[in-house]
Amino acid sequence: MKARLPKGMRDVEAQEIRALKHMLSTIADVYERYGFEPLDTPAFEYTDALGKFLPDTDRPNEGVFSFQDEDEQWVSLRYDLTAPLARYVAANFDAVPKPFRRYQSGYVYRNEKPGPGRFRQFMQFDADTVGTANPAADAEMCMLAADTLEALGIPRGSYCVKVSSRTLLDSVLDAAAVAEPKQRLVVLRAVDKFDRLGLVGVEELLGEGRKDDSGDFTPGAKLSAGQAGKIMALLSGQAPEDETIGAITSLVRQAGYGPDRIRFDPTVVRGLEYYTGPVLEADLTFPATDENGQSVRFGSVGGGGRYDGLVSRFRSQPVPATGFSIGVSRLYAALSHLGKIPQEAIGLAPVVVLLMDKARAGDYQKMTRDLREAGVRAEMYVGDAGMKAQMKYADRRGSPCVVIQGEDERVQGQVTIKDLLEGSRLSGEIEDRAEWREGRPAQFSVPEGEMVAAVRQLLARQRKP
RNA sequence: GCCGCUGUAGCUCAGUUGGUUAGAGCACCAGAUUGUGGAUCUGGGGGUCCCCCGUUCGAGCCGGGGCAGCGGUACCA
Repeated sequence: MKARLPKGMRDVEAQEIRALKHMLSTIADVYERYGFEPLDTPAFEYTDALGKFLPDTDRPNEGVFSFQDEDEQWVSLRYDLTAPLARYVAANFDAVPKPFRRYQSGYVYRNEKPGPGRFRQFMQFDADTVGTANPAADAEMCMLAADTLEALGIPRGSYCVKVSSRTLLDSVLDAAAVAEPKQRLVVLRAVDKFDRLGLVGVEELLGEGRKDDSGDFTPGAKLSAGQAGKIMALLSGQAPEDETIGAITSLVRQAGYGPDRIRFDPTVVRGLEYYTGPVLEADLTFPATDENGQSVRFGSVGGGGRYDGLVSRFRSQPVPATGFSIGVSRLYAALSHLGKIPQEAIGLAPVVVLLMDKARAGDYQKMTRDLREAGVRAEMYVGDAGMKAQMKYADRRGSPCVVIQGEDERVQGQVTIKDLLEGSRLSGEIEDRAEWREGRPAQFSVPEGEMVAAVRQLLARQRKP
């Protein structure tokens, strides 16, 4: 039996969990301050409630993970938090205040090929306003995005919230006389790739198509030169007036958000058959290098926009809605790269009380409890190995210190406290085995009654420098 | 889905024109040191050489077919 992890899944370990917890509470603080209410919904829903991805015989699991329950009804793991929100609002429509404003975080699942930094289970953090078509709600999403990134320690200038609108793109497509729906999709996809492929790449995709470095060929929109020229003009900054974008821009400017934080960008496209009005994207703009010295771009860490069609699927009247979603896992990767994971989010390893004499486990347990009652993270060694292995264990845990009471100390009514961090520092200067072992660096003894105070003092000293 | 690369110990890899018992470094465990983490030395545990078929007296190595992983690309709510 091989212990293996399903494709696209990963284990999350202690340090990351602590940092994520800290991040999530920071984000929630901002969303709460904006007046959004928390909501939680289940990890899976009936497939038809999630939207267009119904399993069919050819591709039973395209995009989503699905299975049938005992009634043979199809259920699917949620692939975002918006579709469940739509279901919730539709089901409780008369009970919720409108506009309904909620935030929610949780894992979502996508049955897609995983890639670097892309997994099949990842965390999103959403805020949405349902039940209003007012651009003020969209403007607020932009401000929320900016404020959240700053609260997480990303300095102004290192991120940018970019806004565009599907209505603007539609009017440009109309002006260019691109009528065929499929062709319009191809054009939008090409525009979306501008930040990666540049003007030349987009132009190829508007025409016959583009062959990339891997040898894969992407068919183009086959526009005429005149049509392509109109699209390219948009990318070169010649955008037509758009009423909604004008309204949003004006609102955020009056609220004090300058173009360094929120700005119009016609290349923002996002989900194609999903968004119906304004769309936004939060990008990290600072340069970074990975462990191989290669420069990497974090790019988009969040996005959103207006999706007026989603809730109305369940109802006869239109229910406009707008939202913003943060890719928490991706943002975490970026923040840890930036060194923006605060130290207090990491946590201090426990003090280890050594089990010197198995017959006295009760005494050691009492010492451990005394430490805990004083607010010190502590544990008695609960394994079976000898002292050397216990020291090694404490070292590997990253313990600040160990508490030792063997026969020698017991007779004298004392305990020995060994500072492992200081000891580790000293070990760099010692090469001789005997000197290392017999010198017993960085340890001292105190009377039993002063053990807790001495440990706390040691921890305070370690924290200071 | 498409293109490319790679599969040998937990990890990184070596393995001669095909030759008998498949190796190294790191990691892990133990001892040297019966009460002290590091360094050093010694020893130990670990393998379906990705799988199947074929060629051959003989395959980790050659041929064919699968599978898996990685990278890119496409799609992406």
